[in-house]
Amino acid sequence: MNTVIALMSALSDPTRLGALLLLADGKERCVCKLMEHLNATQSRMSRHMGVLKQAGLVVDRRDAQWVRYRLNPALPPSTKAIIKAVVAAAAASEDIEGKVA
Amino acid sequence: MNTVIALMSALSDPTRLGALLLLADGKERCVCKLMEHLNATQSRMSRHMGVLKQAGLVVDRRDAQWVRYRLNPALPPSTKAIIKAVVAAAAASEDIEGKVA
DNA sequence: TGACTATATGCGCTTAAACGCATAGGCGGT
DNA sequence: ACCGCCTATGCGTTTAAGCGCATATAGTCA
Repeated sequence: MNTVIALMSALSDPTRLGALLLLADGKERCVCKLMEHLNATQSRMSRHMGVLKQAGLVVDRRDAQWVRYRLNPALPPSTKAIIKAVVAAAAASEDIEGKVA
Repeated sequence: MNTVIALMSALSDPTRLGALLLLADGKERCVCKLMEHLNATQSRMSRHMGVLKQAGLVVDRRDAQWVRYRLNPALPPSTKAIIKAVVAAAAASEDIEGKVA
């Protein structure tokens, strides 16, 4: 349960959920790209990605001056299932359209 | 997305998630029963159920001196899907066993 | 080396959540 | 009417989250 709580907490922030939606396609994105799309300041974005990383949801990779984040490919099936459902629900919600586009 | 955020927030508390797991079978339970199972004080349990109700996840019904809560039967499919995944993941997690049993 | 870009982090502030305690209110039984 | 059980809620306190600002760190290129 602790794991689930941690997961729910990680996803209960608009910036973090937005980042997850962006990364849901499996591709990687640098912090600056995420900032742009999510309309976040640098420190805010960095910290939120740190939270997602800490929660094990994403992994990062240094690439020259950039740090590229992507969904953790090694997530347990139960976590994947939750994320899939959440992404589907959020994507269907109109609020996110402007930010994803 | 706001809806999803609200849902994630509602589920990111051990007492609330525990209550949801208990109610996942569709049956109703009074606050005192929930208190027992989840090891919560009265005011804490009542307030948490209030949060779940506010989030639209549960509905309540007065029955004599008791207030019986049950899962909201009218949840949108996307929300149901999330809950189902969450319940499955949490039930599989060993931490909850002692509390559910 | 120095300038520039990208990212992380220390610090202080503000706000919201959660809690316990006490109390109010609804309901049934005597 | 009174008492006892169940639930909700006002209040004050504590704790944690999120933020911006400034600064540190890492890498690139000239």
